Amino acid sequence: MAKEKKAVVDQSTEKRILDVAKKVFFTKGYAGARMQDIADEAAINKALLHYYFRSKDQLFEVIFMGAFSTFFPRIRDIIDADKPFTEKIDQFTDEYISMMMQQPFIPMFVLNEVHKNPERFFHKFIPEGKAPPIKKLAAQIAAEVKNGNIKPIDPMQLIMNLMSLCIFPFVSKPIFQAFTGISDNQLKKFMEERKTAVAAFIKAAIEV
Amino acid sequence: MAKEKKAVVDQSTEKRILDVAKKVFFTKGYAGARMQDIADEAAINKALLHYYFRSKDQLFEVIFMGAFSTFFPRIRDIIDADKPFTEKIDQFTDEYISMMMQQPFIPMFVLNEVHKNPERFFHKFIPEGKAPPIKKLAAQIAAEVKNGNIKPIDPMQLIMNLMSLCIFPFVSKPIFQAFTGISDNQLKKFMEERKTAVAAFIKAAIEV
DNA sequence: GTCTATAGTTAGATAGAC
DNA sequence: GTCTATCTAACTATAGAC
Repeated sequence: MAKEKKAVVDQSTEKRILDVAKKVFFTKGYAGARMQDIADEAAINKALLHYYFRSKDQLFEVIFMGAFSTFFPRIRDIIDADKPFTEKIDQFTDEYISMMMQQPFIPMFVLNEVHKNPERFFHKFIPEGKAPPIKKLAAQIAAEVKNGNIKPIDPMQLIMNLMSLCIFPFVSKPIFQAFTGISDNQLKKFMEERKTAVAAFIKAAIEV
Repeated sequence: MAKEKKAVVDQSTEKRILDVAKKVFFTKGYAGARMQDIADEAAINKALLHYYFRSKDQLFEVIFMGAFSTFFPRIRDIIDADKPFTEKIDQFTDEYISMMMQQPFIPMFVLNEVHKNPERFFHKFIPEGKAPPIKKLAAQIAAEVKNGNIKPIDPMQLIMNLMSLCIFPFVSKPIFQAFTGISDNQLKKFMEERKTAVAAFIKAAIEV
């Protein structure tokens, strides 16, 4: 019960480690990250890192779980909401792109780490029912197609399109900038416009 | 001039190394790949690896260049062709998705390695004019908008949409399968359908 | 909680025999 | 060209003092 002997002014050591670890893992990935780098940037030594998190694996686990939760946050809420699909598109693109603009490293980090180690991901999330209710969303799309609200389309293809249009720009950022030569500021504006541009694009494609 | 003393039946050692290195780098990335793994799978020892390629960096360089060339192959040809944009969409989606179905590891590999080390990429490709002529394509789109062939849209947003819809499914593959539970065979069918589905989706979104 | 010092392992790379 | 043996450096992790 008697905790925090440190001044409250600066972050606790644990919080500082987590912040730095996030930064290092996000930019270098699990395989490229070094405990020494994390210790250095947190202004401590490696021993203390292990004192707090035992191993690189366990520290990574904490960071990955956090990133994953951020990457698939309110999706469930949006999907579960009682709204027509076109309204969900607006909400989804806006919220999702906003989130990634604030944490632009998360998409590549999560996608890449899952890609490199699918088993860990599979066993961890699927059994616990943490997967977003994609089939429920597909059912709603199918229903709206049937009712003539939107053009005939394979629901899964449409969902994949929605995800692709929102997420891919953040994954391809460096190549896009290299090819087009646009600055960070221009890219920010581009992403800002994209919040509504993606929604408009999708709605134009499926409107009857 | 007097080369290949080996039987022609089996691959040359160099070719075998390259094949194995491609596989290892593609699945584990630069940081996660081990020279020992490559040597083992190629049934040689590390010394011979260095005899052929001097260093891990140089071996990686060869693999990366090859992957990158495959990732941005005939884009230039398609863009340069004298066709209306809608026809280019058909050709692009079909050819591009076909290529990635044959080499599904390439998108994540290239995107991730560039993401982790943008400088190397920047300095290598941009000055040499190897970047696809994206601005030329944007100009064509702008012209077709002006002529009333397609709906008003920011050309760069449209190009980003096209790339996103083609590439992202290959980057998100493991998560998509985990969430939906679809099999490899079903996914293959999904991608096959996607060749035309993406083109149809885009054309529906921009048709006047 | 935090440190120094170091153990134990593995990585990339080279020397030198064949 | 191919191997064994080895070097050196870097990595994760732990022991033990304070």
